[in-house]
Order: sequence, then structure tokens, then C-alpha cells
Amino acid sequence: MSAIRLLVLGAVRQHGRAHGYQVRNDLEYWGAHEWSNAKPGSIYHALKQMAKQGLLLAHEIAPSTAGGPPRVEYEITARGTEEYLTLLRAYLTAYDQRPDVLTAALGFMVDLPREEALALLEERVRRIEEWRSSVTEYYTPEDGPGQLGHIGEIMNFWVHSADSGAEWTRGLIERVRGGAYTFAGEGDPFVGVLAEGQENPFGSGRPHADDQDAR
Amino acid sequence: MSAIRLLVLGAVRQHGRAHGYQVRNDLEYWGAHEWSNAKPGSIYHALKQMAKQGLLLAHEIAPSTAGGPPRVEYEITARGTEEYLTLLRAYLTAYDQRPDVLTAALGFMVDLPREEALALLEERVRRIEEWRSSVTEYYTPEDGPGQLGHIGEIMNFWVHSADSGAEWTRGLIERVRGGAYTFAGEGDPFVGVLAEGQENPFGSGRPHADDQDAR
DNA sequence: CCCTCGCTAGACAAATTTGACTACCTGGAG
DNA sequence: CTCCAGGTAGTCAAATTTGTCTAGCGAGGG
Repeated sequence: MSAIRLLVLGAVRQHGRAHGYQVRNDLEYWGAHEWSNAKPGSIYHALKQMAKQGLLLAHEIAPSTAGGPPRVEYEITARGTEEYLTLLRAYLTAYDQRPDVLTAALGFMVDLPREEALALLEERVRRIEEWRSSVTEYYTPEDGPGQLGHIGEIMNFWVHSADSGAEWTRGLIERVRGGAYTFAGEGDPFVGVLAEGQENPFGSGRPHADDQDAR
Repeated sequence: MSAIRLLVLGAVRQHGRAHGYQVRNDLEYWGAHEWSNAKPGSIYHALKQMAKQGLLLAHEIAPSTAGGPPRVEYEITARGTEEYLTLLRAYLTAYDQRPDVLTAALGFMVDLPREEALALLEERVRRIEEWRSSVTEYYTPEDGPGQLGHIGEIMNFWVHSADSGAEWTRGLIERVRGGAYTFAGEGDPFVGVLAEGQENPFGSGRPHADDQDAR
């Protein structure tokens, strides 16, 4: 699965009640259009889809307060919250290769209690190591290494990435165990949404190198 | 873009002439269904699409020699070869975050002359470093670090991944410069396709951990 | 001989994703 | 007052991807 459902559920949840454009703006604020498939079409599609599936509740609302077509406001349901937490836990532990999945989960990890987050991250390390050993065992030819030619570089790359991911996760575990950040039930949460009417400081002028045009 | 077009073009090219099922089998042999979106539907779709675009030439062929519906054989055209090399070069240099893109390119890198592959890989390192510095500059808040809360971990993760990818690429460059592998124009190429009728040694019994079902 | 199993080769509907486009309103320039 | 740029809130067709289904054929058991 892609990260979009987690992102959209998380955005709606932080607002309490949000319309599509608000979600879209939050995701842009988080830079999600850069590192995930959070484009307008996907966002609106996910909202409608999840509303149909009972994860979100859609309120039909009168014309917008600020121009544009009438808008629909969404609220997360109990089943939606359940799904949100399920996805969050899954994405924190899964070694998914696609970094957008982990990135999205990191953004929301503080919605869990500190102890649970730690347990999930440790599970993540375990899974990476398991994956690593299954790959090395499987792709090590009996007739000695080197039989694979340049194809061996592929496995080499995978293993290197896995090791690097595990190492980084261990570092995160230490920081979290050392008291960093504010987790669920520990006081004022860190909120990363734009208030109604607040300007997006990162609205344009994006971070990445595909910026040779414009400006 | 995803890796599928490069994979399919590369598979057809190595065979000279191939039908969909052969391509599908090669990709499974390479484990591509594990690390990319190379599922039957996508493969057949890519074949048809690229035939329509003139990158492949479709021959309608009589009923298959081994049961099943009649099959279509494909051959790569000049424009297809051009596209293949373009994609290959692009995927070797692009820091795309999605590892399937690089993985596919690694599998075919020996289709280029050694010197060119080296140049592309060096360009890759340069791009990663550029990306890294644009991200760190952009997301370092003026009012000191730590303002980002746990969101800073996301950037931390990206930068760590980029560094790890650059380091690995440097290692590959050294190995290639040191004479490893057989590149274009250097004699018998390493071929990674299944001959007609050859059994796929990795047909089942897949490497990854999502194997708790079956068997 | 008949029947089922498994392989071959692909088709297909449904879901998702992409990228471009629309329509409405507001504020300010002229 | 009028016009137009720009923000708001989406829609839509087309492309792609996913997952499942089909139909033909040969091998082998009973």
C-alpha cells in the first residue's frame, strides 16, 4: 500500500474536522507531494473512498467561506481511528523499501505512547535483520559467490540499504528512549497542521533540485 | 516513472524476440515481482503500450507450442533501443528514493561501456550530494534546530539514507574501476535470461519473509 | 478411457494514480 | 466601475496497477 491513506487519516484527525483542501494544504506543508504520491487527485480520491468505507464521515457543507465551490468536510470515525492506528503501527514496523511509508509513519509516531513506539521500532529492527538474513542465505549460490556476476551487486545494494536502515532505527530508538519528543499522554502534543487562514511558510520554494524553473 | 518499462525492454532485448510469458518468467527469475511492480497485468500492459508507441514490434503468432492461448512475440525496435538506453542512463544517475529504479538499472548496467557506466555513477554521487545539501539547507530552521520536534527525524532519516546511498555507490565505482564484471564490448556478456524450456531455479520458494502462508 | 492437476499464456474488471482542467470568488490596479 | 491575477476547492479523463479469472493442452493415476 502507499502512504496516502495514513497521511489523509492523520491530517483529518489532527484537525478534528477538515475539508479536502485543508488536507491538501497540510500535506503540502509537510512536503508530502515531494516524497509521496500526495497529489490533489489522490487526496480527494482517498477521502471519498474512505468515506464510502466508513472510515470518514462526510458532511455536506454550504459554499465555502473563501471562494471556490462548495466544500465537503470530513471527520474521522471510530473505525477510521482504528484503521489509522493499525496503519501507523504497520508502517513503523514494516521494512517496506519505499521510504514514503516510513516517512509518513515517523510524522505520526508521537500519536502512540512512548513505550509502544519503542516496541514497534525494535520490532522493525528485528524484521530488517530477518529480511537481511533470508536474502543473504537465499542468494548465496552453493558454488561459491561470484557466480552471479554483476547481479550480485543488486543483492549487495539491498543488504547495504537494510543495514543502513537498521542502524538508523537503532539511533532513533536511543533518542526516543532518552526522552526525546513528546508522545501520547505526555502533555501538549506537537502539532504540524496549518490553522485556518495561516499562511504556509513552505508554500512555494520547494527544497528539491527540480527547481530550475520558476522563481 | 516506475521500473517496469526498463525491465520489459531489457528482457525483450536480451532475448532478441520474446512473448509476454517469457518476459514474465524472466522477471520472476530476477525476483522482480518482489522488489518492483512487475506483476502479470503490468507486464502485458507495458508490452502493449510500448508496441503502440513504436518501441516494440508485435508479431502475431500461431497457437503456442506448449498449450495456452495463441501468443504474441515482441521484438525491440531502434526507437525502443534508444528508449532503453535513455532509461538506463537516467535510472543509474537519478536519486529516485524508490530502490526498484536503481535495482533495475544495476541489472542492466553492463549494457553500457565501462567508462560510461563509471561516469554515470559518479554523476549519481554528485546528485545525491546536491540533494543532500539542498535538503539540509532548506529544512534547517533559522531559529536553531530542534524547533521541528519529532519532524526533524524525517529529515534525519532522509539524509542518513542519502549518505548511505552515496557511500554504496562509491564502493561500486571502485569495484567497476578495478575491473569487475564484463561490460559492453568486453567479450561474452553475462546473460540472465532463461533459455526456452529451461526451468526457473527460483520459481517458487521465494526469498522474502512474507512466506508464512503456503508450502 | 476418463478425469483431474498443473502449466501456459493471457484477458479483464476494479482500483488507484497522474496530470491537467474548471468554476467561483476576492482584492487591488487602473 | 471593470478587469484580471491569484487563491480556493475541487472535477475529470486517461494512464497505470492490482488481483483475479479463463481457456487450452499434456501427463499421469486409476
